[in-house]
Amino acid sequence: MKRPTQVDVARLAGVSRATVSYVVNGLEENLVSEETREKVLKAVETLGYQPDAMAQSLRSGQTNTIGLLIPDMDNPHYWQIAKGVEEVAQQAGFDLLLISAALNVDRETHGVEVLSRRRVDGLILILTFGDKVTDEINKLVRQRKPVVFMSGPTVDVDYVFVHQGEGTRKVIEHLFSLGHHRIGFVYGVATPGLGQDRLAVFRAMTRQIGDDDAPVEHCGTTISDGYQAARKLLERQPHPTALLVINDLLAMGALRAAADLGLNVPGDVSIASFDDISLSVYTQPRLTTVGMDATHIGRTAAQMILNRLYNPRLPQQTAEILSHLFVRDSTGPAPHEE
Amino acid sequence: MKRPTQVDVARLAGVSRATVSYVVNGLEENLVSEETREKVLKAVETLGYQPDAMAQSLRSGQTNTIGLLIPDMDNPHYWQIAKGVEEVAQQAGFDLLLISAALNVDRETHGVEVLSRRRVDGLILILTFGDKVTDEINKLVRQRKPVVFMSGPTVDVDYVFVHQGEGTRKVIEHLFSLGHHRIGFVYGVATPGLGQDRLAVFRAMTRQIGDDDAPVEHCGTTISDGYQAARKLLERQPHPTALLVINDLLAMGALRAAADLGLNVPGDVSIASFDDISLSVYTQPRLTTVGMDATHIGRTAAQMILNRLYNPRLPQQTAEILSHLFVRDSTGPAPHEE
DNA sequence: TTGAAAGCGTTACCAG
DNA sequence: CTGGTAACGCTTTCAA
Repeated sequence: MKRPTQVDVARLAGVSRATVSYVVNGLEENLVSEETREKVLKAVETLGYQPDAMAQSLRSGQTNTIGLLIPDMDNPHYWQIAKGVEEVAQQAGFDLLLISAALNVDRETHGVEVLSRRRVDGLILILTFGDKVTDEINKLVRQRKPVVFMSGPTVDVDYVFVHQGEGTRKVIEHLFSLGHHRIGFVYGVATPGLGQDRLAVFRAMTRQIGDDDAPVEHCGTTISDGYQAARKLLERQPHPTALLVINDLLAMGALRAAADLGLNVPGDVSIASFDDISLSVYTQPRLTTVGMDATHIGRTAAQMILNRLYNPRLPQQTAEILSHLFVRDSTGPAPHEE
Repeated sequence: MKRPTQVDVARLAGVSRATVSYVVNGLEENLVSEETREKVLKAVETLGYQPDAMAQSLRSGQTNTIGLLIPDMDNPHYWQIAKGVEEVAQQAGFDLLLISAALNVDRETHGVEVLSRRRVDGLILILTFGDKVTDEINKLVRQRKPVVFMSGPTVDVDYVFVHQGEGTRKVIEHLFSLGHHRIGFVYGVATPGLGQDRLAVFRAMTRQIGDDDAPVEHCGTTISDGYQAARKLLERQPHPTALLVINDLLAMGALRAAADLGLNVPGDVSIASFDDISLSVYTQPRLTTVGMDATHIGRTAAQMILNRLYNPRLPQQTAEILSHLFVRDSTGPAPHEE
């Protein structure tokens, strides 16, 4: 059974297609007689007619869709962002087209392209390999498509920027103040350069206290990568007294690694990380982490899209999301050296 | 700057729109001369032309989109399913339209309606308030739209069914065998009836061992709800020696509640739950849980959609996902009564 | 080998 | 107040 179209409704109601359109869209400001309206509505009802969004989009040039590209579906941090986007979008009557880059350059490029071809009304891009897709982005910008970038402004679009350098400073200072002078960094990023800001601060600050060669363990982005990397760091002799982990997800792995090695957290080793995913309050021990409300990031980004949609001539919008240091139970005084 | 259309390309290349279409879609099986092809391709290049997916969809009746409705974006379990769906869909060239019902009847109904109006090629529905939307679903079915239901077959569609009763039996038996005779149930569901299968088994089995009034704490679906509920249960005198929790997410809260009350897990109280989200290996202690590979569920569902898309006359497809009991460290022998 | 034209389901303009 | 009609951008037959 094919789905009913406007024509079917018009025929059944004995009116023209235009009239159906008027009624369905509620533009009956004295345009359609009450009687006709009734007839049409009944026809709609009996046929179970629903306007075809595709056709509407083609006609109007609007898809009522916001495209969201995230790097990876395994990291709760991105879902939380997605959640924020979905919330705001849905409220405004937009749907969410979600694409995961699966931590892969080609998929990322392809994702942006797809979003563009599909004429989504706005794009929110969390790019991992940003530089590879600037061409595509520029095209979008030239078409005045609302785009929100979730990172530095390499190009002239709106963006939400999460200041990580500042947070890194705060958490490292926190560790210093607890007496930690041998800190290791679990640096699990999809692509080198992604966490550069944090790495740079880490390098600079550890060097400042005379630790010229603070160990940085590069690894992938899964929990298990975090586990492995932390384990490697903690098996050193002497092991670092504190671990800084690139994100909470990987910190879960690190926590596990410490436990498996018989190390007490924070007695033997302190662990701190980034993101403040909601779970971080529920780990054992609770994670000390530098984070921001990720859902809020998503909401902000979505709101920017909406703003620009409603008012295309808006000057560049930017938001800096502040991160806070949440001191919880996974960090404590450095153990005394024997 | 408006985006270029087929007409622009045709004009620039000095050919007709049809020819452009042929070239772009690679249907040049001796249809277009090499020379023309070159010209068109160059024009496409200089203009940065991309076919409009909307228009293509309208013409072809295919949107290359799979709609996924999940109950809630806060629960990792659904994300893992979404991940599986996205994987398979993307591989087959389909995109994912994601809608969250946000644990709300109206949003759920509205979600199904949206998916239908948008003419997604297939729908995967994880319904919480199933019965409210059967009308809409039936409409879809009559249009021969591939639909996969993630729960019982209330209606004649394909479905993936996760057998929870069996798993519940297994985990409770596991607890019995450890000597637990006072088990509490943290029953956090969005709508009563959702976890009925598990609850029924729980009731039946506890009754069988003479515990006619095993405590069931109803609560919401957030970690914090799990925390509260577990806490309530554990503050009873005497407290249950084991807690069964409706899912891993809430179990994180339960773990935390135990810790906050100074109860050792599994020394003082055992905790077991459902889902086996990937994090459950990284909690402290590791969670004993009854679960299935959630990503696999998603993949299965997506595959069903694809099957039916390729072969619409397929008989009803069903898959039963088996759940396994993963015995880890959060369950242990019941403490001796003093 | 290429071009003209119909049609997908809407909406919106302009007559009637 | 209502109905015809022209787009929207594309694919696909049918002719040339």
